[in-house]
Amino acid sequence: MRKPQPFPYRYAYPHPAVTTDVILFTIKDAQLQILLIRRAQPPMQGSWALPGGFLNIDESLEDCANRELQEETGISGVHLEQLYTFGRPDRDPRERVISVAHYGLAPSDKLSPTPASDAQDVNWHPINDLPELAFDHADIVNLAHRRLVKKLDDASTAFQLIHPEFTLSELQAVFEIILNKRLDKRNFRRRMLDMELLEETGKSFSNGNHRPAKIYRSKNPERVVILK
Amino acid sequence: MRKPQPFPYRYAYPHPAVTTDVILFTIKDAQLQILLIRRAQPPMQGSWALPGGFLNIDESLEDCANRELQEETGISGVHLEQLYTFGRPDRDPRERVISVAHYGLAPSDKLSPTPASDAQDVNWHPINDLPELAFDHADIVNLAHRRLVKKLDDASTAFQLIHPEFTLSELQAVFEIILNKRLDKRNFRRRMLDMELLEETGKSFSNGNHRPAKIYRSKNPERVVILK
DNA sequence: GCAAAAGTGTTCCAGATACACCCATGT
DNA sequence: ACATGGGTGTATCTGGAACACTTTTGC
Repeated sequence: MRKPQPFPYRYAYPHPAVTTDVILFTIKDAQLQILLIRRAQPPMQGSWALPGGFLNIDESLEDCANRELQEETGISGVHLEQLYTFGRPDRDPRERVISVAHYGLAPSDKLSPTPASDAQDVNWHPINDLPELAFDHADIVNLAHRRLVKKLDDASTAFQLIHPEFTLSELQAVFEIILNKRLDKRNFRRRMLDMELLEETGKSFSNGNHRPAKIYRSKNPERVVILK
Repeated sequence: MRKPQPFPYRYAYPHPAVTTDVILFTIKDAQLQILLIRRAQPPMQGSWALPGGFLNIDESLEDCANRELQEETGISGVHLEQLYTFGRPDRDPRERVISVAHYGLAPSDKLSPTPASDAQDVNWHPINDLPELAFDHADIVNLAHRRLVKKLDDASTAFQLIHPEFTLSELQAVFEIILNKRLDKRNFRRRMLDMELLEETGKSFSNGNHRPAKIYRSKNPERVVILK
Protein backbone atom coordinates (compact mmCIF):
# COMPACT_ATOMS: atom_id res chain seq x y z
CA MET A 1 0.00 0.00 0.00
CA ARG A 2 1.14 3.49 -0.81
CA LYS A 3 1.83 5.87 2.00
CA PRO A 4 -0.21 9.05 2.18
CA GLN A 5 1.55 11.76 0.23
CA PRO A 6 2.09 15.37 1.20
CA PHE A 7 0.64 16.66 -2.07
CA PRO A 8 -2.13 19.14 -1.27
CA TYR A 9 -5.64 17.65 -1.24
CA ARG A 10 -4.46 14.51 -2.96
CA TYR A 11 -6.31 11.35 -2.08
CA ALA A 12 -4.01 9.39 0.15
CA TYR A 13 -5.15 5.84 -0.47
CA PRO A 14 -4.25 3.33 -3.14
CA HIS A 15 -5.48 4.17 -6.60
CA PRO A 16 -6.86 1.59 -8.98
CA ALA A 17 -5.48 1.34 -12.48
CA VAL A 18 -7.66 2.69 -15.25
CA THR A 19 -7.75 1.17 -18.70
CA THR A 20 -9.84 1.51 -21.81
CA ASP A 21 -10.94 -1.39 -23.96
CA VAL A 22 -12.26 -1.16 -27.48
CA ILE A 23 -14.90 -3.19 -29.25
CA LEU A 24 -14.51 -2.48 -32.94
CA PHE A 25 -17.30 -3.90 -35.07
CA THR A 26 -17.18 -4.59 -38.73
CA ILE A 27 -19.02 -6.63 -41.29
CA LYS A 28 -16.91 -9.13 -43.11
CA ASP A 29 -17.87 -12.28 -44.96
CA ALA A 30 -21.53 -11.46 -44.35
CA GLN A 31 -21.03 -11.65 -40.60
CA LEU A 32 -20.80 -9.21 -37.77
CA GLN A 33 -17.25 -9.44 -36.49
CA ILE A 34 -15.11 -7.77 -33.85
CA LEU A 35 -11.43 -7.12 -33.64
CA LEU A 36 -9.46 -9.15 -31.10
CA ILE A 37 -5.82 -9.35 -30.20
CA ARG A 38 -3.90 -12.27 -28.87
CA ARG A 39 -2.07 -11.12 -25.79
CA ALA A 40 1.71 -11.17 -26.01
CA GLN A 41 2.21 -10.39 -22.33
CA PRO A 42 1.10 -11.97 -19.11
CA PRO A 43 -1.36 -12.19 -17.57
CA MET A 44 -3.45 -14.36 -19.84
CA GLN A 45 -0.64 -14.45 -22.34
CA GLY A 46 -1.84 -16.13 -25.49
CA SER A 47 -5.52 -15.49 -24.79
CA TRP A 48 -7.69 -13.51 -27.12
CA ALA A 49 -8.76 -10.17 -25.69
CA LEU A 50 -10.13 -6.79 -26.65
CA PRO A 51 -7.54 -4.23 -27.66
CA GLY A 52 -6.99 -1.75 -24.87
CA GLY A 53 -4.65 -0.66 -22.17
CA PHE A 54 -3.71 1.70 -19.42
CA LEU A 55 -4.69 5.34 -19.36
CA ASN A 56 -1.91 7.86 -19.52
CA ILE A 57 -2.14 10.31 -16.72
CA ASP A 58 -2.86 13.28 -18.96
CA GLU A 59 -4.89 11.91 -21.85
CA SER A 60 -8.65 11.77 -22.18
CA LEU A 61 -10.50 8.46 -22.03
CA GLU A 62 -11.41 8.64 -25.67
CA ASP A 63 -7.84 9.47 -26.69
CA CYS A 64 -6.63 6.53 -24.70
CA ALA A 65 -9.04 4.17 -26.44
CA ASN A 66 -7.93 5.46 -29.83
CA ARG A 67 -4.27 5.28 -28.95
CA GLU A 68 -4.46 1.74 -27.66
CA LEU A 69 -6.38 0.66 -30.71
CA GLN A 70 -3.73 2.23 -32.90
CA GLU A 71 -0.83 0.79 -30.93
CA GLU A 72 -2.12 -2.74 -30.78
CA THR A 73 -3.84 -3.11 -34.11
CA GLY A 74 -2.59 -0.31 -36.33
CA ILE A 75 -6.10 1.02 -36.81
CA SER A 76 -6.82 4.68 -36.27
CA GLY A 77 -9.34 7.31 -37.17
CA VAL A 78 -12.40 5.41 -36.05
CA HIS A 79 -15.01 7.30 -34.10
CA LEU A 80 -15.32 5.64 -30.71
CA GLU A 81 -18.10 6.08 -28.24
CA GLN A 82 -18.11 5.27 -24.57
CA LEU A 83 -20.03 2.09 -23.76
CA TYR A 84 -19.87 1.37 -20.05
CA THR A 85 -17.36 1.17 -17.24
CA PHE A 86 -16.46 -2.19 -15.82
CA GLY A 87 -15.01 -2.32 -12.35
CA ARG A 88 -15.61 -5.61 -10.61
CA PRO A 89 -12.92 -5.77 -7.94
CA ASP A 90 -11.64 -9.14 -9.15
CA ARG A 91 -11.84 -8.59 -12.88
CA ASP A 92 -8.08 -8.42 -13.36
CA PRO A 93 -5.55 -10.57 -11.50
CA ARG A 94 -2.81 -7.93 -11.58
CA GLU A 95 -4.39 -5.28 -9.45
CA ARG A 96 -7.62 -3.36 -9.21
CA VAL A 97 -8.46 -2.27 -12.74
CA ILE A 98 -11.34 -0.08 -13.85
CA SER A 99 -11.96 -0.35 -17.56
CA VAL A 100 -13.87 2.22 -19.53
CA ALA A 101 -15.11 0.33 -22.58
CA HIS A 102 -15.59 2.07 -25.92
CA TYR A 103 -17.06 0.82 -29.14
CA GLY A 104 -16.88 1.83 -32.76
CA LEU A 105 -17.84 0.75 -36.24
CA ALA A 106 -15.81 0.52 -39.39
CA PRO A 107 -16.00 -1.05 -42.84
CA SER A 108 -13.55 -3.92 -42.86
CA ASP A 109 -12.20 -3.45 -46.36
CA LYS A 110 -10.40 -0.23 -45.59
CA LEU A 111 -8.73 -1.63 -42.53
CA SER A 112 -5.68 -3.79 -42.33
CA PRO A 113 -5.04 -4.69 -38.73
CA THR A 114 -1.44 -5.50 -37.94
CA PRO A 115 -0.27 -6.77 -34.59
CA ALA A 116 2.05 -4.55 -32.59
CA SER A 117 2.88 -3.53 -29.06
CA ASP A 118 1.29 -5.95 -26.59
CA ALA A 119 -0.35 -8.03 -29.30
CA GLN A 120 1.20 -11.06 -30.88
CA ASP A 121 -1.70 -11.45 -33.25
CA VAL A 122 -4.75 -9.49 -34.37
CA ASN A 123 -7.82 -10.73 -36.10
CA TRP A 124 -11.47 -10.28 -36.85
CA HIS A 125 -13.75 -12.80 -35.17
CA PRO A 126 -17.43 -13.41 -35.89
CA ILE A 127 -19.51 -12.29 -32.96
CA ASN A 128 -21.34 -15.61 -33.10
CA ASP A 129 -18.19 -17.64 -32.92
CA LEU A 130 -15.82 -16.03 -30.49
CA PRO A 131 -12.91 -17.75 -28.81
CA GLU A 132 -12.65 -17.79 -25.04
CA LEU A 133 -11.85 -14.23 -24.02
CA ALA A 134 -9.55 -12.94 -21.31
CA PHE A 135 -10.80 -11.20 -18.16
CA ASP A 136 -14.46 -10.19 -18.33
CA HIS A 137 -14.21 -9.30 -21.99
CA ALA A 138 -17.02 -11.64 -22.95
CA ASP A 139 -19.40 -9.54 -20.82
CA ILE A 140 -18.15 -6.38 -22.42
CA VAL A 141 -18.67 -7.73 -25.92
CA ASN A 142 -22.12 -8.83 -24.97
CA LEU A 143 -23.15 -5.40 -23.82
CA ALA A 144 -21.60 -3.76 -26.85
CA HIS A 145 -23.51 -6.04 -29.15
CA ARG A 146 -26.82 -5.19 -27.51
CA ARG A 147 -26.00 -1.50 -27.73
CA LEU A 148 -25.21 -1.78 -31.39
CA VAL A 149 -28.57 -3.38 -32.12
CA LYS A 150 -30.32 -0.56 -30.29
CA LYS A 151 -28.26 2.07 -31.99
CA LEU A 152 -29.16 0.74 -35.39
CA ASP A 153 -32.60 2.25 -35.31
CA ASP A 154 -30.78 5.41 -36.14
CA ALA A 155 -30.11 4.33 -39.70
CA SER A 156 -27.02 6.48 -40.12
CA THR A 157 -25.26 4.04 -37.80
CA ALA A 158 -25.28 1.50 -40.59
CA PHE A 159 -23.47 3.88 -42.93
CA GLN A 160 -20.41 3.58 -40.74
CA LEU A 161 -20.18 -0.09 -41.55
CA ILE A 162 -20.27 0.24 -45.29
CA HIS A 163 -18.20 1.89 -48.01
CA PRO A 164 -19.13 5.50 -48.78
CA GLU A 165 -21.06 4.47 -51.89
CA PHE A 166 -23.34 1.47 -51.79
CA THR A 167 -26.42 -0.14 -53.18
CA LEU A 168 -29.62 -0.50 -51.23
CA SER A 169 -29.19 -4.25 -51.23
CA GLU A 170 -25.80 -3.88 -49.59
CA LEU A 171 -27.26 -1.58 -46.98
CA GLN A 172 -30.09 -3.98 -46.33
CA ALA A 173 -27.56 -6.75 -45.81
CA VAL A 174 -25.90 -4.70 -43.08
CA PHE A 175 -29.22 -4.37 -41.28
CA GLU A 176 -30.06 -8.01 -41.70
CA ILE A 177 -26.73 -9.15 -40.36
CA ILE A 178 -26.87 -6.96 -37.28
CA LEU A 179 -30.52 -7.58 -36.53
CA ASN A 180 -30.09 -11.20 -37.46
CA LYS A 181 -33.35 -11.44 -39.35
CA ARG A 182 -34.65 -11.03 -42.86
CA LEU A 183 -36.24 -7.74 -43.82
CA ASP A 184 -38.80 -7.06 -46.48
CA LYS A 185 -37.14 -5.44 -49.46
CA ARG A 186 -39.94 -3.05 -50.33
CA ASN A 187 -40.48 -1.84 -46.81
CA PHE A 188 -36.77 -1.46 -46.24
CA ARG A 189 -36.20 0.59 -49.36
CA ARG A 190 -39.16 2.82 -48.67
CA ARG A 191 -38.03 3.42 -45.12
CA MET A 192 -34.49 4.31 -46.16
CA LEU A 193 -35.55 6.62 -48.96
CA ASP A 194 -38.25 8.32 -46.91
CA MET A 195 -35.69 9.35 -44.33
CA GLU A 196 -34.00 11.55 -46.89
CA LEU A 197 -30.55 10.55 -45.68
CA LEU A 198 -29.54 9.06 -49.03
CA GLU A 199 -28.89 10.46 -52.43
CA GLU A 200 -28.27 8.74 -55.74
CA THR A 201 -24.78 9.02 -57.13
CA GLY A 202 -26.07 8.51 -60.65
CA LYS A 203 -23.76 5.58 -60.98
CA SER A 204 -24.79 1.98 -61.00
CA PHE A 205 -23.20 -1.27 -60.23
CA SER A 206 -23.41 -4.33 -62.40
CA ASN A 207 -22.57 -7.54 -60.78
CA GLY A 208 -23.80 -10.55 -62.66
CA ASN A 209 -26.54 -11.82 -64.86
CA HIS A 210 -29.06 -9.33 -63.72
CA ARG A 211 -30.12 -5.76 -63.62
CA PRO A 212 -27.52 -3.33 -62.25
CA ALA A 213 -28.19 -1.61 -58.94
CA LYS A 214 -28.25 2.13 -58.36
CA ILE A 215 -25.47 3.41 -56.16
CA TYR A 216 -26.31 5.71 -53.27
CA ARG A 217 -24.32 7.71 -50.80
CA SER A 218 -25.11 9.31 -47.45
CA LYS A 219 -26.20 12.92 -47.75
CA ASN A 220 -24.28 14.04 -44.68
CA PRO A 221 -21.40 11.63 -44.37
CA GLU A 222 -19.81 13.54 -41.51
CA ARG A 223 -22.78 13.19 -39.26
CA VAL A 224 -21.63 12.19 -35.84
CA VAL A 225 -24.38 10.90 -33.67
CA ILE A 226 -24.08 11.80 -30.04
CA LEU A 227 -26.05 9.28 -28.10
CA LYS A 228 -24.44 9.01 -24.74
CA MET B 1 5.60 10.58 -10.12
CA ARG B 2 5.64 7.18 -8.59
CA LYS B 3 8.52 4.90 -9.22
CA PRO B 4 7.86 1.64 -11.03
CA GLN B 5 7.11 -1.08 -8.53
CA PRO B 6 8.41 -4.61 -8.41
CA PHE B 7 4.91 -6.09 -8.05
CA PRO B 8 4.42 -8.73 -10.75
CA TYR B 9 2.62 -7.45 -13.87
CA ARG B 10 1.54 -4.32 -12.11
CA TYR B 11 1.29 -1.23 -14.24
CA ALA B 12 4.25 0.88 -13.35
CA TYR B 13 3.01 4.35 -14.18
CA PRO B 14 0.99 6.85 -12.18
CA HIS B 15 -2.59 5.86 -11.55
CA PRO B 16 -5.46 8.33 -11.67
CA ALA B 17 -7.87 8.53 -8.79
CA VAL B 18 -11.30 7.03 -9.33
CA THR B 19 -14.44 8.44 -7.79
CA THR B 20 -18.14 7.92 -8.11
CA ASP B 21 -20.69 10.72 -8.11
CA VAL B 22 -24.39 10.31 -7.56
CA ILE B 23 -27.31 12.16 -9.06
CA LEU B 24 -30.31 11.35 -6.93
CA PHE B 25 -33.59 12.58 -8.39
CA THR B 26 -36.79 13.13 -6.54
CA ILE B 27 -40.01 14.99 -6.97
CA LYS B 28 -40.73 17.52 -4.28
CA ASP B 29 -42.98 20.54 -4.31
CA ALA B 30 -44.14 19.57 -7.78
CA GLN B 31 -40.62 19.95 -9.14
CA LEU B 32 -37.89 17.62 -10.26
CA GLN B 33 -35.08 18.05 -7.76
CA ILE B 34 -31.65 16.57 -7.12
CA LEU B 35 -29.67 16.09 -3.99
CA LEU B 36 -26.60 18.27 -3.53
CA ILE B 37 -24.09 18.65 -0.77
CA ARG B 38 -22.14 21.69 0.22
CA ARG B 39 -18.50 20.71 0.36
CA ALA B 40 -16.87 20.89 3.76
CA GLN B 41 -13.37 20.25 2.46
CA PRO B 42 -11.14 21.89 -0.10
CA PRO B 43 -10.98 22.07 -2.99
CA MET B 44 -14.07 24.06 -3.78
CA GLN B 45 -14.93 24.20 -0.11
CA GLY B 46 -18.36 25.72 0.31
CA SER B 47 -19.47 24.96 -3.24
CA TRP B 48 -22.46 22.81 -3.98
CA ALA B 49 -21.57 19.49 -5.55
CA LEU B 50 -22.90 16.04 -6.21
CA PRO B 51 -22.44 13.55 -3.40
CA GLY B 52 -19.61 11.20 -4.20
CA GLY B 53 -16.07 10.29 -3.44
CA PHE B 54 -13.09 8.06 -3.87
CA LEU B 55 -13.34 4.39 -4.68
CA ASN B 56 -12.04 1.97 -2.09
CA ILE B 57 -9.59 -0.41 -3.58
CA ASP B 58 -11.77 -3.46 -3.07
CA GLU B 59 -15.34 -2.26 -3.49
CA SER B 60 -17.42 -2.28 -6.65
CA LEU B 61 -18.32 0.93 -8.42
CA GLU B 62 -21.94 0.62 -7.46
CA ASP B 63 -21.09 -0.09 -3.83
CA CYS B 64 -18.89 2.96 -3.80
CA ALA B 65 -21.69 5.13 -5.12
CA ASN B 66 -24.06 3.80 -2.50
CA ARG B 67 -21.54 4.16 0.30
CA GLU B 68 -20.67 7.73 -0.58
CA LEU B 69 -24.33 8.63 -0.81
CA GLN B 70 -24.89 7.11 2.59
CA GLU B 71 -21.85 8.73 4.16
CA GLU B 72 -22.51 12.19 2.88
CA THR B 73 -26.27 12.38 2.97
CA GLY B 74 -27.48 9.55 5.18
CA ILE B 75 -29.53 8.07 2.36
CA SER B 76 -29.24 4.41 1.55
CA GLY B 77 -31.11 1.64 -0.16
CA VAL B 78 -31.67 3.46 -3.43
CA HIS B 79 -31.11 1.52 -6.63
CA LEU B 80 -28.36 3.29 -8.55
CA GLU B 81 -27.51 2.80 -12.17
CA GLN B 82 -24.35 3.73 -13.97
CA LEU B 83 -24.71 6.85 -16.09
CA TYR B 84 -21.41 7.70 -17.75
CA THR B 85 -17.76 8.06 -16.91
CA PHE B 86 -16.23 11.50 -16.89
CA GLY B 87 -12.51 11.78 -17.28
CA ARG B 88 -11.41 15.09 -18.75
CA PRO B 89 -7.77 15.43 -17.67
CA ASP B 90 -8.37 18.79 -16.03
CA ARG B 91 -11.71 18.16 -14.41
CA ASP B 92 -10.34 18.13 -10.88
CA PRO B 93 -7.59 20.44 -9.60
CA ARG B 94 -6.23 17.91 -7.11
CA GLU B 95 -4.97 15.28 -9.47
CA ARG B 96 -6.24 13.23 -12.37
CA VAL B 97 -9.70 12.00 -11.37
CA ILE B 98 -11.95 9.66 -13.29
CA SER B 99 -15.50 9.81 -12.06
CA VAL B 100 -18.04 7.09 -12.73
CA ALA B 101 -21.39 8.84 -12.39
CA HIS B 102 -24.46 6.99 -11.17
CA TYR B 103 -28.05 8.07 -10.92
CA GLY B 104 -31.08 6.96 -9.01
CA LEU B 105 -34.66 7.87 -8.22
CA ALA B 106 -36.46 8.07 -4.93
CA PRO B 107 -39.66 9.48 -3.48
CA SER B 108 -38.66 12.45 -1.37
CA ASP B 109 -41.06 11.91 1.48
CA LYS B 110 -39.34 8.82 2.78
CA LEU B 111 -35.92 10.40 2.75
CA SER B 112 -34.39 12.69 5.26
CA PRO B 113 -30.96 13.74 4.10
CA THR B 114 -28.58 14.74 6.86
CA PRO B 115 -25.13 16.15 6.26
CA ALA B 116 -22.15 14.11 7.38
CA SER B 117 -18.62 13.24 6.43
CA ASP B 118 -17.33 15.66 3.80
CA ALA B 119 -20.58 17.57 3.60
CA GLN B 120 -21.39 20.61 5.66
CA ASP B 121 -24.88 20.80 4.25
CA VAL B 122 -27.23 18.68 2.16
CA ASN B 123 -30.27 19.74 0.27
CA TRP B 124 -32.66 19.12 -2.56
CA HIS B 125 -32.42 21.60 -5.40
CA PRO B 126 -34.84 22.02 -8.29
CA ILE B 127 -33.23 20.94 -11.51
CA ASN B 128 -34.38 24.17 -13.10
CA ASP B 129 -32.81 26.34 -10.45
CA LEU B 130 -29.46 24.90 -9.53
CA PRO B 131 -26.68 26.79 -7.82
CA GLU B 132 -23.24 26.97 -9.38
CA LEU B 133 -21.78 23.48 -9.14
CA ALA B 134 -18.22 22.36 -8.39
CA PHE B 135 -15.98 20.67 -10.96
CA ASP B 136 -17.84 19.51 -14.07
CA HIS B 137 -20.88 18.52 -12.09
CA ALA B 138 -23.19 20.70 -14.15
CA ASP B 139 -22.36 18.58 -17.21
CA ILE B 140 -23.01 15.43 -15.27
CA VAL B 141 -26.39 16.65 -14.07
CA ASN B 142 -27.27 17.64 -17.58
CA LEU B 143 -26.58 14.22 -18.96
CA ALA B 144 -28.42 12.54 -16.11
CA HIS B 145 -31.46 14.67 -16.73
CA ARG B 146 -31.57 13.74 -20.40
CA ARG B 147 -31.19 10.08 -19.51
CA LEU B 148 -34.02 10.27 -17.06
CA VAL B 149 -36.34 11.72 -19.69
CA LYS B 150 -35.43 8.90 -22.06
CA LYS B 151 -35.80 6.30 -19.38
CA LEU B 152 -39.27 7.46 -18.58
CA ASP B 153 -40.76 5.82 -21.61
CA ASP B 154 -40.42 2.70 -19.58
CA ALA B 155 -43.29 3.67 -17.31
CA SER B 156 -42.08 1.64 -14.37
CA THR B 157 -39.35 4.24 -13.95
CA ALA B 158 -41.96 6.64 -12.68
CA PHE B 159 -43.03 4.24 -9.95
CA GLN B 160 -39.68 4.76 -8.29
CA LEU B 161 -40.49 8.41 -7.74
CA ILE B 162 -43.81 7.90 -6.06
CA HIS B 163 -45.16 6.18 -2.96
CA PRO B 164 -46.05 2.52 -3.38
CA GLU B 165 -49.76 3.31 -3.65
CA PHE B 166 -50.91 6.21 -5.72
CA THR B 167 -53.68 7.64 -7.82
CA LEU B 168 -53.45 7.98 -11.57
CA SER B 169 -53.47 11.74 -11.22
CA GLU B 170 -50.43 11.59 -9.00
CA LEU B 171 -48.68 9.35 -11.48
CA GLN B 172 -49.56 11.67 -14.31
CA ALA B 173 -48.09 14.56 -12.35
CA VAL B 174 -44.78 12.70 -12.14
CA PHE B 175 -44.71 12.32 -15.89
CA GLU B 176 -45.68 15.91 -16.49
CA ILE B 177 -43.00 17.24 -14.21
CA ILE B 178 -40.23 15.18 -15.75
CA LEU B 179 -41.32 15.70 -19.33
CA ASN B 180 -42.13 19.30 -18.55
CA LYS B 181 -45.35 19.32 -20.51
CA ARG B 182 -49.04 18.72 -20.02
CA LEU B 183 -50.42 15.33 -20.93
CA ASP B 184 -53.92 14.41 -21.94
CA LYS B 185 -55.69 12.72 -19.08
CA ARG B 186 -57.61 10.16 -21.14
CA ASN B 187 -54.66 9.13 -23.24
CA PHE B 188 -52.43 8.92 -20.21
CA ARG B 189 -54.82 6.72 -18.26
CA ARG B 190 -55.45 4.43 -21.16
CA ARG B 191 -51.77 4.04 -21.81
CA MET B 192 -50.99 3.23 -18.17
CA LEU B 193 -53.82 0.76 -17.79
CA ASP B 194 -53.17 -0.94 -21.13
CA MET B 195 -49.63 -1.77 -20.04
CA GLU B 196 -51.00 -4.01 -17.33
CA LEU B 197 -48.40 -2.85 -14.86
CA LEU B 198 -50.94 -1.48 -12.41
CA GLU B 199 -53.57 -3.01 -10.22
CA GLU B 200 -56.29 -1.44 -8.15
CA THR B 201 -55.87 -1.64 -4.41
CA GLY B 202 -59.62 -1.32 -3.91
CA LYS B 203 -59.00 1.68 -1.74
CA SER B 204 -59.68 5.22 -2.72
CA PHE B 205 -58.43 8.57 -1.68
CA SER B 206 -60.62 11.51 -0.91
CA ASN B 207 -58.97 14.82 -0.97
CA GLY B 208 -61.38 17.70 -1.14
CA ASN B 209 -64.69 18.75 -2.52
CA HIS B 210 -64.72 16.25 -5.28
CA ARG B 211 -64.93 12.67 -6.28
CA PRO B 212 -62.37 10.40 -4.60
CA ALA B 213 -59.68 8.76 -6.71
CA LYS B 214 -58.99 5.07 -6.97
CA ILE B 215 -55.66 4.00 -5.55
CA TYR B 216 -53.38 1.80 -7.62
CA ARG B 217 -50.16 -0.02 -6.99
CA SER B 218 -47.49 -1.50 -9.23
CA LYS B 219 -48.07 -5.16 -10.02
CA ASN B 220 -44.41 -6.07 -9.73
CA PRO B 221 -42.94 -3.56 -7.35
CA GLU B 222 -39.56 -5.24 -7.25
CA ARG B 223 -38.99 -4.94 -10.92
CA VAL B 224 -35.50 -3.70 -11.52
CA VAL B 225 -34.98 -2.41 -14.99
CA ILE B 226 -31.59 -3.11 -16.43
CA LEU B 227 -31.02 -0.64 -19.16
CA LYS B 228 -27.32 -0.21 -19.42
C1' DG C 1 -76.56 23.65 -6.19
C1' DC C 2 -72.00 24.55 -7.08
C1' DA C 3 -67.09 23.94 -7.27
C1' DA C 4 -63.52 20.70 -8.11
C1' DA C 5 -61.06 16.78 -9.53
C1' DA C 6 -62.17 11.82 -11.18
C1' DG C 7 -63.41 9.23 -14.78
C1' DT C 8 -64.67 7.80 -19.63
C1' DG C 9 -64.75 6.85 -26.02
C1' DT C 10 -64.14 7.99 -30.54
C1' DT C 11 -61.84 9.81 -34.50
C1' DC C 12 -57.71 10.64 -36.96
C1' DC C 13 -53.05 10.19 -38.57
C1' DA C 14 -48.49 8.23 -39.18
C1' DG C 15 -45.47 4.68 -39.31
C1' DA C 16 -44.81 -0.38 -39.57
C1' DT C 17 -46.04 -4.74 -41.70
C1' DA C 18 -47.54 -8.11 -45.05
C1' DC C 19 -47.51 -9.44 -49.54
C1' DA C 20 -46.23 -10.68 -55.50
C1' DC C 21 -44.97 -9.33 -59.71
C1' DC C 22 -42.25 -7.00 -63.62
C1' DC C 23 -37.41 -5.19 -65.10
C1' DA C 24 -32.73 -5.16 -66.86
C1' DT C 25 -28.87 -7.62 -67.56
C1' DG C 26 -25.27 -11.68 -68.69
C1' DT C 27 -24.76 -16.04 -70.46
C1' DA D 1 -34.79 -18.00 -73.34
C1' DC D 2 -33.66 -18.32 -68.83
C1' DA D 3 -31.58 -17.32 -64.50
C1' DT D 4 -30.57 -13.72 -61.29
C1' DG D 5 -30.96 -10.04 -58.25
C1' DG D 6 -33.02 -4.99 -58.89
C1' DG D 7 -36.94 -2.47 -58.47
C1' DT D 8 -41.90 -1.19 -57.44
C1' DG D 9 -47.51 -0.26 -54.85
C1' DT D 10 -51.40 -1.31 -52.00
C1' DA D 11 -54.07 -2.87 -48.06
C1' DT D 12 -53.95 -3.41 -43.28
C1' DC D 13 -52.71 -2.89 -38.55
C1' DT D 14 -51.13 -0.46 -34.54
C1' DG D 15 -49.92 3.10 -31.38
C1' DG D 16 -50.15 7.97 -30.46
C1' DA D 17 -52.61 12.42 -30.44
C1' DA D 18 -56.59 15.35 -30.34
C1' DC D 19 -60.66 16.34 -28.24
C1' DA D 20 -65.54 17.34 -24.23
C1' DC D 21 -68.66 15.75 -21.27
C1' DT D 22 -70.61 13.11 -17.10
C1' DT D 23 -69.77 11.49 -12.21
C1' DT D 24 -68.95 11.82 -7.41
C1' DT D 25 -67.93 14.15 -3.60
C1' DG D 26 -67.55 18.26 0.20
C1' DC D 27 -69.16 22.38 1.34
